[in-house]
Amino acid sequence: MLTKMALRERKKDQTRETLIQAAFELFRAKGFEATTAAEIAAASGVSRRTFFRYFPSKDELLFIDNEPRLERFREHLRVREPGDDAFAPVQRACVAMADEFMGERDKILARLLIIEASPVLAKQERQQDLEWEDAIAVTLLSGFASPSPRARRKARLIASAVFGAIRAALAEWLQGGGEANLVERAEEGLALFARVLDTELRDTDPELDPVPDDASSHS
Amino acid sequence: MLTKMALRERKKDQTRETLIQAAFELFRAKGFEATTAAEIAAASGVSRRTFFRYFPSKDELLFIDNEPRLERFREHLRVREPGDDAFAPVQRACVAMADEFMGERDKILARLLIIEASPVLAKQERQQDLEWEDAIAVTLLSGFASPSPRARRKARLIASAVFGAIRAALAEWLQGGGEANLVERAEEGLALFARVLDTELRDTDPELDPVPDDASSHS
DNA sequence: GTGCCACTTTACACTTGGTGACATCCTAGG
DNA sequence: CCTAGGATGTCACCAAGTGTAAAGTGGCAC
Repeated sequence: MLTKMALRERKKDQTRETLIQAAFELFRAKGFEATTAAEIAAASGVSRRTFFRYFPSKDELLFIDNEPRLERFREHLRVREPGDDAFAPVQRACVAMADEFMGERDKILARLLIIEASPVLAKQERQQDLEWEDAIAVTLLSGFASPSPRARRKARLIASAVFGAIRAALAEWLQGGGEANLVERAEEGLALFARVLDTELRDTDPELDPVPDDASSHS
Repeated sequence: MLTKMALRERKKDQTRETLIQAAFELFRAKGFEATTAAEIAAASGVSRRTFFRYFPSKDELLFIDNEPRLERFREHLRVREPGDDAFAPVQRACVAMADEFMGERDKILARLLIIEASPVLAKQERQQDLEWEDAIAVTLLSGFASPSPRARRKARLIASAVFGAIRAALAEWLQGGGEANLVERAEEGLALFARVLDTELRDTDPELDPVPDDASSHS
């Protein structure tokens, strides 16, 4: 009953999966631009129109995972533990995502290779990056009712730097074919920055020391 | 003779300028996506094909200035003065560009407004940003024959942070309709970071203290 | 099983960005 | 004035999307 009831759903999932598989295979073989939506559809035994009903655009196929992943990142960022400074959740969230990346290594790498090979896609990727960065900035500013422009700038700067570190780690990982330990790389980069943050940005300026009344045993 | 010789050139420049004008006007009035290449061409009294001979794509119209501007930025970055630390050229270059932006305020703002209003274009912009960031990273690493991965990461982190500061300043400037002093904003953000760089990243770790034998009177 | 409803898929036409090929026009220069 | 070569226009074409109406198919009541 329950299994039968989902026949329609299962078929849709199947089609979706077939389309993704076919697309990735074709992208890998011929490149992204050289592969037409019609080809992907044909390879999946479906009409071109149906392809576009499953994915709003050819590009979106590559970035469809990104939304839920970003949401997961945001969840990690929201977790607060006793004794946390402003930066700790950021650090944990990044490491958690690095871990996730390593778990899906092959899929992630295949995706990244296709994206890096196409200028159009690289642009999309940058835009996504910005959203991740924003999530970090928002976290750093959480606890302020209405942060000052200065605090905002500072948060942006930190978020940007953090993401720079992440990007560097990711680039290295990609270059090494995913052999390196991404978590270690990320931790290294973040540690480098955490020290800076601790020494300068936070202590000498209370603007970015949030959650003063929310955390359990702060100071 | 010489003036006549340029007749062709002048005509081309004229057409080019007309196309840009018409395009900006239409983008402002109807938005970027809603404006077709054919409309721009018609409004400029040329054929659609000619439009695409002047600009490789509709997008490119908005970003055509970016290449020379980036090149100018790189030039600024290359300037070294006695007593400079690694960060000084970056600081000068950013301020110089902020100054340039303020000089062309209206053009820049119009462009930014159109870009911000269109998701597709925002992506392009991000990609451009990355190139600027790379330029900064390259500057920070200049003087190393073959920088260590660690130094590379650090340079990337700094470059990313710097650009984060720049982006924050720019966003504020845009939000205020270009009223604020962009140079001051940039200087403020960079100063914030320069202090950090000086205190932590550079002094405690010689990896990012470049040009040891190239500069004139370095220590 | 039959029939009906809702949802999916298809076929087809249309718009737009972008490109190649070729004819036409115009100016630089003799 | 005449002509070679660059600029422009015309036309045909491809691929990404999108709207729409018709055909197909699962879900379900009888």
